[in-house]
Amino acid sequence: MNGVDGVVNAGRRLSAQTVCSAIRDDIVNGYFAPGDRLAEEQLAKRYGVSRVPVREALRTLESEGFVSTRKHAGASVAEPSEQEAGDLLEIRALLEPLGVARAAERRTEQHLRVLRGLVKLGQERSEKGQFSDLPALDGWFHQTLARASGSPSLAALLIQLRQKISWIYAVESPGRWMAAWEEHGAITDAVARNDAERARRLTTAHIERWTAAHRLRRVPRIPGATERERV
Amino acid sequence: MNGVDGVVNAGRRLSAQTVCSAIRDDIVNGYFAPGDRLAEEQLAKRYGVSRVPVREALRTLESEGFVSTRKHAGASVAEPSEQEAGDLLEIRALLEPLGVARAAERRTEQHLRVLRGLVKLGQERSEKGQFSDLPALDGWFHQTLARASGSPSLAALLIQLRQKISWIYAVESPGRWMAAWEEHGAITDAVARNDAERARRLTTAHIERWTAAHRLRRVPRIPGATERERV
DNA sequence: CGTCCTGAGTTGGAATACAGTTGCTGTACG
DNA sequence: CGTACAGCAACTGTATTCCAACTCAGGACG
Repeated sequence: MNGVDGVVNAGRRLSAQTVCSAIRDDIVNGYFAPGDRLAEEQLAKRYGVSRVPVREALRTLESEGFVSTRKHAGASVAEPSEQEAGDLLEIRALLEPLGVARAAERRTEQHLRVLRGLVKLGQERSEKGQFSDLPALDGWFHQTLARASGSPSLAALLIQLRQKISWIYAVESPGRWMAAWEEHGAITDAVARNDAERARRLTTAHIERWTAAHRLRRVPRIPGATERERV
Repeated sequence: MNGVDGVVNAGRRLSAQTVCSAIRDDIVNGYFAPGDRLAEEQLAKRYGVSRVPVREALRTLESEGFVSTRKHAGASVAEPSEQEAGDLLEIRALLEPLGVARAAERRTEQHLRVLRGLVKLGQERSEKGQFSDLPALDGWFHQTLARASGSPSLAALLIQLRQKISWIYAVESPGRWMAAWEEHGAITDAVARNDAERARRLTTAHIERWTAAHRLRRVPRIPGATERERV
């Protein structure tokens, strides 16, 4: 988190929504560390907009749980406790199977095509050991699956959960990727056959094994510990 | 949804957060009907603030799912489909037991005191047939329970879910209230004894029976039907 | 009857101004 | 040397004004 500009206006005018995604990405990717202060003016400069869209973006991010604010003290990147991080995994373990079951009942042919394409890509890449693209592919797969559930609110929840989890946790064993894409294939097949129950069971198992390969990215800060300096 | 002012500045300056809650309440209580247009200027007048805080409030409400917006076409009250409404009930049925289980493990004595007080009040009121206060008491009870879970994000999710459900659904039988407060008492006892498993089971049963007494407040609009006039 | 165009009205954003808070800093005092 | 407090700078929260971009409804036109 150095000084001033970085991503500034890459041509067209950036909207509040764009700024929101940009800040979120900068948080998830670690450019802004948990606890970092997010001054409005500073963000405005960084993204080349005025304070208005920045403030709107911060409100959204606050309600999503990525930043926390105190009156007149501004916004800062949230610092999820270890407890809370664990709960996120449990919430996902409950909701993802529901979402997939709904997707099995409501998916369109279009969703199916995208899912199959992603599975094919993912299996290829994981067989060839090209691990770098896999996190993104995994994200798209589950995102598509979530949207296929037909409930905007459920989909939004799942996507948000997943983002937060990938922010807090790192995936351990690259060896899991191949198994994961096998499972993705099986889930897609069940969804294609409208077999909600099978899809649900497969997803529960998938998430369970997947979760075991997660590890916290950082040690949560102990309230009394020495605060390290930030610029 | 009549003309202009209504709730205007009741004394002190209203902040964006206050405006947000005010609009949400006006939506949940039916002052703004699903599909109603929410013009910024109009809202600004109604709550006695400028457009800036109104816009921030609308962003928050959008991310919460109470309003939907389209670029340059403004915000309007969301119109959840019947499908989505059903999914909300299912999501709650999954998350509420988890929240209560966590509450059983993490609740403080203070939480416990509040819960016991609310149970006592609720049981009194429901025995005497004073049904008018019961919805609010029920809301507080579950809200306190959610906060006792120790996870801000889980608590926020539960509270938001509950609000949305009470917006979309009406509770049918007033006869359920007495049974409900019996169940609330049992849940509180389990939470007090740190018995997470029992608390979870009791909550699952509670939610299940409770859900059966729900009914949609309005018939979701059929996309092709004749649009009724507004304003 | 359908299509295109136009204009009023609203939103999205910028720039500016200002009051109220926060939180740091430096200083006086124990 | 440590602490408490006053003062100050920085920032937030809101208001206000202005403008471009866009939507939408209604009328002109083919």
